Amino acid sequence: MREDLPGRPCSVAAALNVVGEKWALLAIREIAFGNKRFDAIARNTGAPRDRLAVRLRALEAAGVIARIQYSDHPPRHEYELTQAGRELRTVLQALRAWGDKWAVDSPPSVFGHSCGHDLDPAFVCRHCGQEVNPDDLRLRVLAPGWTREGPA
Amino acid sequence: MREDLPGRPCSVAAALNVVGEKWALLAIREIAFGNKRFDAIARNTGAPRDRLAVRLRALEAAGVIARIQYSDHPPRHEYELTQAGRELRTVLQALRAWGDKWAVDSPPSVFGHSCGHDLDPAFVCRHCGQEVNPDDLRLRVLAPGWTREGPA
DNA sequence: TGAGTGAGTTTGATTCCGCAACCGAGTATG
DNA sequence: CATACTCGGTTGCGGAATCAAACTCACTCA
Repeated sequence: MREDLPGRPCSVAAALNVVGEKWALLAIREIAFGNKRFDAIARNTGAPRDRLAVRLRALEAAGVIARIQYSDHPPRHEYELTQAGRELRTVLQALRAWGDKWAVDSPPSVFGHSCGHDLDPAFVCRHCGQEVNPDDLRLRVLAPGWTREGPA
Repeated sequence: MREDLPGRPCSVAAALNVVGEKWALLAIREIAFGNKRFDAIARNTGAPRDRLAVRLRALEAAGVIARIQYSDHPPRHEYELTQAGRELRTVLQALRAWGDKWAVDSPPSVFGHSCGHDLDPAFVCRHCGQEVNPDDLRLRVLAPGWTREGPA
């Protein structure tokens, strides 16, 4: 969790350091869908099996997924999300919302929310309850290395 | 916008196809911070200059950023976010929120919201106004290729 | 004249990725 | 019993992407 990143000290960079490699987020998507087994994840993501094996181990080491044995003889595992992994689903929703709008002709899927409607996700501030326009945000720096022009 | 992806038809995959390559989201972060020039982006992200040059061109081609000439002789450009790029800021916020909690010892920065408090971001459903728990979502498929077990 | 800046490009080494084939333990089929 | 098939990977290999550092080119400033 503490290798020094090249650019600014930034949680976005730190997060991408964990889930920014190829196939990582798609593997997490599949596990979130309930496809816990290696073959299903490989099929549904399209990831090559060797890369997927490496990625799943890295995600396990990062504490985002857990590898659970469901059979000895032969040893077989399935994967599930840890708490950290479950919380990545909001990142997936944000990406999906953006992709639905900008990266795809029409949404290939939709999520029904327990309120009865289809999910129309919005980003709000918990304090005021208002929807957040990123223009309304003012950066406040807590760590060194965060000038507008950049470190050095 | 329409190369067929290997796995499921999925907006997450489509979005990652645009901004999933290395340095893409960090470059967008910098431009969102107002650092529009190549050198500042390179310094603040830590990206190698050659990769950054390639990535910026790809993001421009994808319509996420625009390249604007601010001098001829020598031709000099700066970058700004398009509407699609500005809307990626919610993805950055989701990643930052996750990274603050799970990928970093303590948040290196914080955003002040116009309501006066620090931003405490949440996803809500626009229909019911309730905060979204991803467990409350039920997938509904609009395109083929979306079985639970996967295509094929 | 000489140093510096800005936006890249070039070079050469390293790492990552993708594909296809293979493997070993067990299960199902004929 | 023999064969095929499943599952969860591993291995070998070629090509692509990435990296750090140096270099270029067209200016500008002292």
